[in-house]
Amino acid sequence: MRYHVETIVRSAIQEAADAGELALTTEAFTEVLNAAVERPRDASHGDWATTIALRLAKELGQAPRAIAEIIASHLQSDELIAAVEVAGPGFINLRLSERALQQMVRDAREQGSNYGRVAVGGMAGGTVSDTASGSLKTINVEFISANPTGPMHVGHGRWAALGNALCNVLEHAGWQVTREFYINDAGVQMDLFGASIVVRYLQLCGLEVKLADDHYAGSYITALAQEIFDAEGTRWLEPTAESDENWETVRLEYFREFGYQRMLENMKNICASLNVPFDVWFSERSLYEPAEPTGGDQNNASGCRTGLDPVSSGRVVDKLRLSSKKSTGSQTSGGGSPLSHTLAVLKEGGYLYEKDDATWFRTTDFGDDKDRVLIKADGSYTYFAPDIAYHNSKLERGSAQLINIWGADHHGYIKRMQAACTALGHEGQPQVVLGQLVNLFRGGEAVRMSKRTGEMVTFEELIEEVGADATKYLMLARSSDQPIDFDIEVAKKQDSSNPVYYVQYAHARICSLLRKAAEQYGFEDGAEATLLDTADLSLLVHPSELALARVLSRLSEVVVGCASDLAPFRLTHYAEELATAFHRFYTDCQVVGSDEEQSKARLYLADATRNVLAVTLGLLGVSAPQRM
RNA sequence: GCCCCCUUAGCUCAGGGGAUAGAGCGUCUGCCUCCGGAGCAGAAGGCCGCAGGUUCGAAUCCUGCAGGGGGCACCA
Repeated sequence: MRYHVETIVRSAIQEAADAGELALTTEAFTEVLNAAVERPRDASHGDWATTIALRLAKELGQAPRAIAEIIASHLQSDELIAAVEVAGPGFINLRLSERALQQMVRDAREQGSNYGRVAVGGMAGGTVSDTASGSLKTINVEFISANPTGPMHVGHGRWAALGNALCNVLEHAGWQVTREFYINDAGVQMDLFGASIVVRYLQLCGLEVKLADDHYAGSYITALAQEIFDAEGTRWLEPTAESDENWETVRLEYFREFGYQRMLENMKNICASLNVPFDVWFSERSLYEPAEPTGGDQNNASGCRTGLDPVSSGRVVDKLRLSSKKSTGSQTSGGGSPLSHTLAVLKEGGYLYEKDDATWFRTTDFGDDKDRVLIKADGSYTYFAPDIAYHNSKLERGSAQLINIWGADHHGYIKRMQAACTALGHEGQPQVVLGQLVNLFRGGEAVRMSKRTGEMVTFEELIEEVGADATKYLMLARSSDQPIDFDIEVAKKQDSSNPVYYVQYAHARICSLLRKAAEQYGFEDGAEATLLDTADLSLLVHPSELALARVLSRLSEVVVGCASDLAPFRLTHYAEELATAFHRFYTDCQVVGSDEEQSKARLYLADATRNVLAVTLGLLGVSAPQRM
């Protein structure tokens, strides 16, 4: 519709120019080509407005209002446009005809779950060129990526809600999206995690041992130790006759892998229960392992994590760390792994150098503040090295565009990651959505969160107390670069102070209305849809009906806006506007019980609204209940 | 010291260069013999942090300053 209106405006200007009423210079003509219509902030100004007359005024040396009048005089002849007005200093306001609005209601119902879908890939972040080549439409969104050394915290919950909604929106805007979770299962934190469980286990066995400062102190660690203790008793307390001299390492690996699997399962379960699906769970460890010789696309969903034998894979990592430690000068280890491959590419490009026994990446070539270490003096990798290989993997798997959702505390990491991607030939990747933190409150009091002592409210506890829909919605309802003060007591309230219920209520109310109508008119199964198909939408002329139709028609614009700005939170505003428009309509217009034709038309409008609410809530990842 | 984000109604926040700056909550006033009152209508409430600049036009873009938050590892 926007495009249609813009076309009308442009051709009106062309007509005026042809008639000699406007003397378009070349520059002015460029303005005209870019002439856009926008939504007036004040709805009483019409459905669309253009400021082209204001923009042309200087170039043409005429008063903007006069120009507007000339253009407007050529704007009368379209059946979708009901009125053209020149207002203020030179705005041209366009009002859609009732017929145009009624047609939008029809689209909103007939297109079902595809309503608002945009065929061409909307421009994500505005950095993807508009050249609509098919290869540009694949996009990889990595989010959450919590360490498997502890439960998901509430910040991860925000990324879960945000990432999922963003993916949904991008898909609706025409992108082919890969949803990806990066599992940091290969760093030293994994050993610390394992060692922490060992300590707790030994304590359960009655030994007087203490956690080290860099150990994990959360109560979940004790729970994991307890689980092992319950299942295996004191078996891991001391070496047995069969144990070799490495038995402590074996124990560490066993405990580490046990905890790892539990934590991963936990995260997968939470995501599944929240309806936050992932296409790929990508294991950092796979970056150290020889690449699959079968050139087949490394589908990590099956190949990387699942079915992996914990202990043996842990050993692979340890071996690699060892071999890398011994290697002198050469930074390649575990030949043929994605990591060594990536490092080789960087080395070939001349981006690496040795200093103080470490291997450095000259990220300053690409605007970073300082160069970064990839391989430490002790031979082990920094976190950065495998992360580069990981991003390379995402690119090599065919994503033209990468989006990472990171916590605000990672912002210093963006430049070096982008430097790495540039060195690998993908300038401008990844795009990073930095999410600000979530502060928990309970009745106005800050909830103390200490990672050190492990005192924290996990995301799982939060959704259990508040509910998944309310939690997700409230996490989404704020721009991602705005910190959230999340008050548990406020979020729990199931009343009008909670926007999620306001929106869901509108949906449930419509469902109730449709049930009522079915009862009233004695619809058989499916007959309702058929009956509504014959509704005469030209009966929809009440201001509240038309206002609702206008809101329905805006979904695709909102989708495009959310996708291009990577800001799905705008959908929550739209959802609330839509609910408001419906409630207003419902109050003003009797739906069931009025004249039968009138009733049908209004039921049609209600059903169209129900559909758009369901689509919108679906994009947000929030349920659309039939009753509440 | 350097980098990123923020500063708009009592509170929480929308406002991607345009018209009289908006919404929710809270406060006050109305609206159910009738489809779900988890609703609707109305009122009160603002030097858009401060100061310059760009522009026909700035809450919006640029610069500086102040205040708040986060970050600046051979950690992950």
